[in-house]
Amino acid sequence: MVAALAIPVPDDTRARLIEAAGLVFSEQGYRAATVRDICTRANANVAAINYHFRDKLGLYVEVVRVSMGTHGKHDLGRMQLDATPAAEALRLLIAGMLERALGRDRAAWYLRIMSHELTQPSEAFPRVVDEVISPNYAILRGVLGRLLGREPGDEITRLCAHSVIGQVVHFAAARPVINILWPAMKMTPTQVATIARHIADFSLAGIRATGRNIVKEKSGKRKT
Amino acid sequence: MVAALAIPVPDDTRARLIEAAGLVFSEQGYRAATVRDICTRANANVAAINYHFRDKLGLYVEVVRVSMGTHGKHDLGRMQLDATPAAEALRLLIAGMLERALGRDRAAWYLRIMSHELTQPSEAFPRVVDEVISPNYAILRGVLGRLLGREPGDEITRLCAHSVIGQVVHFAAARPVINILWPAMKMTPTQVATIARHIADFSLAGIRATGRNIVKEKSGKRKT
DNA sequence: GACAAATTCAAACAGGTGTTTTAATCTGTT
DNA sequence: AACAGATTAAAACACCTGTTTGAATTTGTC
Repeated sequence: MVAALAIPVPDDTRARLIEAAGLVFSEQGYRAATVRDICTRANANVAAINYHFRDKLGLYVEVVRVSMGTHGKHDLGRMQLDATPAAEALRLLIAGMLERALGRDRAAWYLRIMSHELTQPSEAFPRVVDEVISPNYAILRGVLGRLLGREPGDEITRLCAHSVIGQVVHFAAARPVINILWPAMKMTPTQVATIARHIADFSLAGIRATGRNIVKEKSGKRKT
Repeated sequence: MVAALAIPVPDDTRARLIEAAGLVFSEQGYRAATVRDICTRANANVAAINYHFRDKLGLYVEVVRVSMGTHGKHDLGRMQLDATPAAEALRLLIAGMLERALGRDRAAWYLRIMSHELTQPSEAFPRVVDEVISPNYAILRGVLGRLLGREPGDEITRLCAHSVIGQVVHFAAARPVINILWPAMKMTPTQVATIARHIADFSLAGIRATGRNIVKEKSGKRKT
């Protein structure tokens, strides 16, 4: 048991840098993260970033690339969602996103990095949107479209998509304030599962009601 | 018409600094904002911040104080929500928060600053939570508790509260990415009203369904 | 107008940032 | 063992950050 451990402590500098950078970037965002902090955690010299990734931005886009899996394949695409009923597919999507976002491994990086890009776009923003956010947004709209009996590009579908995303991102990104407002919520695995089920139940009801209201609108006026 | 204009261009430096700082802080957050940027926009010298507010943090807490109204009174408290039906109260809350968050005046500052504090807590974080976030969270839980027939501190009530907050914050804070993913959404006043109505409809259905499911849980098991 | 206080200004300060340089060290090959 | 290339290391660089200094200017008051 002298050889290298599986993942936690890679022995080559480049891998250690990506590992440390993923942690720091996902915690603090691109701008707030410092190369010195990353290098200290990676047990590497500051110049190593320049040598292996040209500059801080190069390291960042590499982390983003790695965090969404090999060769840009986004994990959510792997589930064969079209084969499962739309409601169940939505549950899987929500649970998957939330577990990933609240976990501690590489899979947790990309959703946290995304949530930082939402409020603090970095120089890599267009690329992150194109390669990560946009395809997942399309998948979610596809499932919601099936639930609503509407096109993925429809206004109602998009509104519901953002309602779902907003909930997931909020529980994933607002942990500091949730810890204060709601001390009992420790984000244990069972609590995360509870949250995922809540978001799914809450959203499914909202989606069905939204669909019904729209239909009703065509015949009679809604009140208020 | 030579005298001072009402609000946009206050003639004393202190007021101009607060005005510019509110804009910059709400756009970029506490950390990313720079005092030189603020002073340039305010047509003031950098030393003015030290003179009028001790330091950057002093200016920030002053902006937070001003943005939540005179003497720490939060605007949402002014509505007499207890007198109106819970569902209508929720609609008012959501529409109020969203319009404030997406507007351009002082009222827009505090929700945007809040959303930055959620992901990037500043040194003023505990104070912002205590004086701004916590009371509004309590008001929202009160309304939701009435809707659910549950205590404001109940787990279900809290989950629903975060579902509502998540949606509002997302639409308010994620504008850059929404602009790319959904170019047709220009956040015009009518579109903002549409969003507010959607969040309210979506959430009310989710809340009612959540309440029903919980009641059902007491007799029979829910599936999955 | 003269004085004192309040306010503004340009300049510099100390510290942190990403980046680059240059030499030292390691690694694999002959 | 000796060499060439890859990798690491310490130090310095240029820039930006928040903050402070001390003099200049404005403002209010007698």
